[in-house]
Amino acid sequence: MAELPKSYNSQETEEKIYKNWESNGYFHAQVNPQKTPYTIVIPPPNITGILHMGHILNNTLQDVFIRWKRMQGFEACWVPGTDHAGIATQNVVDKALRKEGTTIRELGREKFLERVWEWRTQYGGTINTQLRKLGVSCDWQRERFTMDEGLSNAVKEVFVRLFDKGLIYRGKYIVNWCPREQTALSDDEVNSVERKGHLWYIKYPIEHSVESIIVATTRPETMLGDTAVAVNPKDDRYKHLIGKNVVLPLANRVIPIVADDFVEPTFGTGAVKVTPAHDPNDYQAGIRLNLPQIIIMDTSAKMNKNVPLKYQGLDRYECRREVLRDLEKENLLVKTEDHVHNVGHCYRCDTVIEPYLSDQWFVKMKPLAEPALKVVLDGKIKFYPERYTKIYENWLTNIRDWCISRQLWWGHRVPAYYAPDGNFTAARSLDEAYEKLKIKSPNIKKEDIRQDDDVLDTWFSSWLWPFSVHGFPEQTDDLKYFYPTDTLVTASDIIFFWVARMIMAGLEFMGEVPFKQVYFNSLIRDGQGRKMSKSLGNSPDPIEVIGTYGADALRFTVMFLAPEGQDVLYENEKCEIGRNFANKIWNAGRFLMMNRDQLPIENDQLAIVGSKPSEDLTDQWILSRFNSTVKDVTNAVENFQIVDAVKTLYDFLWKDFCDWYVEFVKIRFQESNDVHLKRAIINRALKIYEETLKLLHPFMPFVTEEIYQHLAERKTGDTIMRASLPAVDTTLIDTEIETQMDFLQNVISQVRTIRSEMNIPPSKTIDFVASCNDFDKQTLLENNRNLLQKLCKLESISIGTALPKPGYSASSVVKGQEIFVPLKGLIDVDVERERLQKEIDRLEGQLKGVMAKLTNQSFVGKAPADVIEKEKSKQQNFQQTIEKLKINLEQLVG
RNA sequence: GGACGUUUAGCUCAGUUGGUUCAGAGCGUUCGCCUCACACGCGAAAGGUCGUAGGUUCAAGUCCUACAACGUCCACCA
Repeated sequence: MAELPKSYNSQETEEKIYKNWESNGYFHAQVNPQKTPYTIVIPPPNITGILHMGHILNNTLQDVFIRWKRMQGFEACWVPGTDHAGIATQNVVDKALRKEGTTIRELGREKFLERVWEWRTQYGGTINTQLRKLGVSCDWQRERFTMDEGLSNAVKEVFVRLFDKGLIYRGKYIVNWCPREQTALSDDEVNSVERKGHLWYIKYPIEHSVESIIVATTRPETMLGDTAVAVNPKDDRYKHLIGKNVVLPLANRVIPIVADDFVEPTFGTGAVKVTPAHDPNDYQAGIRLNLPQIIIMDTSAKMNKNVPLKYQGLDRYECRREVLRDLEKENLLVKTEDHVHNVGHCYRCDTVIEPYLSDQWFVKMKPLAEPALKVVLDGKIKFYPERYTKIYENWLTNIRDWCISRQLWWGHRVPAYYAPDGNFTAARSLDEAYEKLKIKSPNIKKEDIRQDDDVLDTWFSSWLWPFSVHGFPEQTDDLKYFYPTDTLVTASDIIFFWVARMIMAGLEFMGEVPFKQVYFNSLIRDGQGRKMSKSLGNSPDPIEVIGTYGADALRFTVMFLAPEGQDVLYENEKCEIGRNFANKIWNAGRFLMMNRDQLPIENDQLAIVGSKPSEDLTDQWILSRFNSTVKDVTNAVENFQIVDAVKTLYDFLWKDFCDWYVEFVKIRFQESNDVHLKRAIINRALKIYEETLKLLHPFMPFVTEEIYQHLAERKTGDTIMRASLPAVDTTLIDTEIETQMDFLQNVISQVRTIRSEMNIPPSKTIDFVASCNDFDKQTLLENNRNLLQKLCKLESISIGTALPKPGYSASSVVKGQEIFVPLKGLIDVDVERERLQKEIDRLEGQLKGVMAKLTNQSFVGKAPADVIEKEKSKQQNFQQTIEKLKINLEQLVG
């Protein structure tokens, strides 16, 4: 086989490999009664979205789980798709239209929707093309879109069901209104920004009295819509005024003074003007106190006919100036204070949000929330990290009704129908609406029925995602087989908007939880911990990163950096971790294959290994380490501890396998003249290597596949992504072997340290003396002279019991065994003295701690016997080692 | 204001039920090496009173309490 290039080239391999996987249908899952399904539904990215770093970790993790389960023999199904993203998409197209000199309204609903669909066809798939570059093994044949026909049917179906059940109602509500976009916004579409404003103190005269009451407000123009003044019932200053009326200045209306707990006596004057139609708090108070609601602005935030004539038609801010001027004239403006407060802004156009009273559709959430809370508290759905359970509980127990209507055109049109007489109903179709409305309005004509103009909140389709993608409301085979799904991987910021609602919908419409585990992945921030944002320009383009470092490198790096439940501080350069690792793996394989391929061709290839267990210590050791690794990685993945899994693999491959085992193999291979032995050595190494690649594959799919294909002649369809994960053989995990190896490695490291500290040139060979007091350790050294000799560059080796210390030698004590490196003429006595003294000091410190315990009567009296024993043996070891080091220090020169 | 989280080496983080040489890793830094897989590499070193103050315990990085700093979410005082 041809020799591999010197370093792994991700660009040359990734696309080729992905195409092969996808075109052969390896990602496709189907109903298979022989297998257990494992399902993930992707958090559908917006069609307006382009791939950003946030998607990377999220989708990498899903891919890890899917590939892992697939290699475990599950029917692994990962359903991809996109979200129609109401406002975002409408805005994008709106912008395009404006460039062309037209507007949404000019175009009209139908034409506009055509345009959006066109746009979607052209650009809506961008993100999925990009996702493929990450190597995700989504079942692209199952790709769904929240507005496609099936999902739209699901939306209608649940709307009607909820309506018929009385869980959807129409009502007035204060919504976040953007006067520029002309639509309601959900709370998450509002950015709260701290702004410097003013607090104005306004005098309201009491009716039939010379007294007055002063209120403080940040929005004086809304006084024109006041319908009460509220004070705290416990506030002695105002108790006598409760029940009286004030004459509202400028508007000259008489409004009552009322009492309510929501008033904070310490803020402002302790008296609040109440504007139920233009403030969410006042709205709530207004409901409690049964106050009228006066809407004083139109949808563009211009004052309407409910205010005195002189203010009508003014913009809210113009009106504010006028109102203040007029109040001043009438001597009713008592004072003005600077005041910093939070103001809601539209996340699209940054216009200040106007709380606006309007007709909206709502879902009653309480009946849905209760079962949804129960399944999480009962552990039927588990959250990782677990602490999100509390956050979830908190939200669900204080849940408020869900405003589901949006004044947009792009989205699922509200399937509600109105009769001319005002009756309305919800229906899956006009015909159904007609049948339903006929009952209440017998004289109705079908053509007079009007469908609601609004569309539904985008989340109203997303919350059905786990089952709508599989054909709901039809009871399809897919739905029966793949639902409930297994693991949901998402960011924690949509726990309420999406996760909680999916749980509710799953229970309500399927009678079954939508998934069993929710894994909340970390948020990606920049190197300074700031959020990634376009305006900061700190959001790297993942496609560029993949081009530079490779998809595996990016995947590995974000997993490697992502602490559980914490944010990831990411910068592009960190991808070197992943790239270097991929390259390391590549070269280990390259080296092993090079050695194998120089041997005469035989048919046994990999078969020979496994037939007979190796008696070689290094083989036994690496098998032990390998099986530990399989065990640990498996545990970590099953418990969603991905960083641990990734680090375990990294350490095993780099340290155990490359730094030590491959070095051992080199030596053994070079020493041997027996072709069969050589083949056995190299094939054993390759076998472990190949199995490790499989274990690593879910994390780094491309490089592992590429090497796998080079490792042997593969038949069509023999691909690593369809291989089985290595099974752990715990009988091969051998602590005795590992202890022996640990000793050997320590000895080698000590000699290397001496070389380094004494500035021995790497090319120079040195002598080595080991004076042992432990027969097993002595034998161990004897048996591995070859390794010592090569790895420490030794000229001569003498191993024995109680050997004398050669003059002018550097020394060290490893597990009670003394090692000497005679360095006459080379030794720097001062350096060696310092080195030994430092070690003595360190050990004496440790000894002191041990002695303190052992002389402490309460420790000896109360600690368990085995702990005391351990301390005693530590004491002995420390003392003996210190003693040896001290002697060596004294005899340094002699 | 409420809830949650974090605080360990210059940086980013591990440290599972308190007790194995427990004070660790990677990056960065320093020193030496292009050693026939890999300089995207190899070998070695320096570097920390584990946020602060108490407490529990024979024993605390680990458990409890308070405080501080930072972060996130929720609710937001008009």
